[in-house]
Amino acid sequence: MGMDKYESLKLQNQLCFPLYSVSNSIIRSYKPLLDELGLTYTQYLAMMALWEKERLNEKELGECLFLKSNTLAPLLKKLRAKGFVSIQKDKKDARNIVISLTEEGRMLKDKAIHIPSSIAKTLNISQQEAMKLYQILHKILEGNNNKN
Amino acid sequence: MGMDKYESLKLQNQLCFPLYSVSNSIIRSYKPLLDELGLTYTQYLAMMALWEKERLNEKELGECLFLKSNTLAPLLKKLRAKGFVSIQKDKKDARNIVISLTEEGRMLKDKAIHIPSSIAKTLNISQQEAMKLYQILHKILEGNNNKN
DNA sequence: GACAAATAAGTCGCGTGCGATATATTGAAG
DNA sequence: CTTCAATATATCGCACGCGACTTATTTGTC
Repeated sequence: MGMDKYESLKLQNQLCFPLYSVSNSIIRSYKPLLDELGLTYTQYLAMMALWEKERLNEKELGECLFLKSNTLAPLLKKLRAKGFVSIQKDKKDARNIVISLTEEGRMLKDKAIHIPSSIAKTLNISQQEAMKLYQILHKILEGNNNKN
Repeated sequence: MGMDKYESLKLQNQLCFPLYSVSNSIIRSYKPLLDELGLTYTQYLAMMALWEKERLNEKELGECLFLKSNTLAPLLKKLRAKGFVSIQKDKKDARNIVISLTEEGRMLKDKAIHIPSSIAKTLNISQQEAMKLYQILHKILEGNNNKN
């Protein structure tokens, strides 16, 4: 039973594959909820960072979201086009930009407030499993961030 | 301590966000390994399915990978262009295509055999945690597939 | 047999992710 | 004061994912 040398290459023995599938699947289930706010999932993450901090530069936002300029720059342009953030040069250091919430962006927070519980319901796992999952994922994240 | 009504919208209270970040991060660490084989991560998943089954149609592959035609069709074209798979119409039912490994595609399996253990090392979690993670992810996947 | 419904695969457009590279600005060393 | 390395942001090109739609083929019904 399963003693061939290719065992480790079978789909059902992969760990990253279900991770990738679950991630895709959950982002898919966010979509109808986020459509009502006019946000994509990644834009929603950026807004969550701003709802907490109000003002960030791109590097700080990237550290929050584990994303870099090549993803964030176009994304921020779209958030600005939608009127949710404003972007200015930092006067202290003109290499930086200051990303801040507009009034409209700030108000979006109230329209989003029901989303986390809606998503939680679709997950079909116990509170304990959710906690354990959270722990393991953060352990992996910490391990990987040292390398980059 | 955290009694405001927006608590659930904080980044550090999200479960999907670390899932998404870890998935991105692991796929990133696959890249140098897969570059040597000339595959992307999703192409690697498709090859794993074929290394197990040898012959599949697009629908069956989609069920293995939780992906649909709009993702698979262009991906299969690329695998064919690289010479790893061949694609023919099914004579029994011309709506289907038959995806099968070429000799080159079959040989790629031996070049891939070291990849799973290389990735496992980068994860920095115990065998027990990996098992638990695997279980929880599959539980979520099963819950979500009923809906679609 | 004709024809509508179902099914499989393909196409289109958009928004990521990301490696590689370019540009602009600042800091540091001589 | 200059020049060169470091830093922050932006751009480019490619490959996904995926909702929406189209095309080709088969099946079921009369």
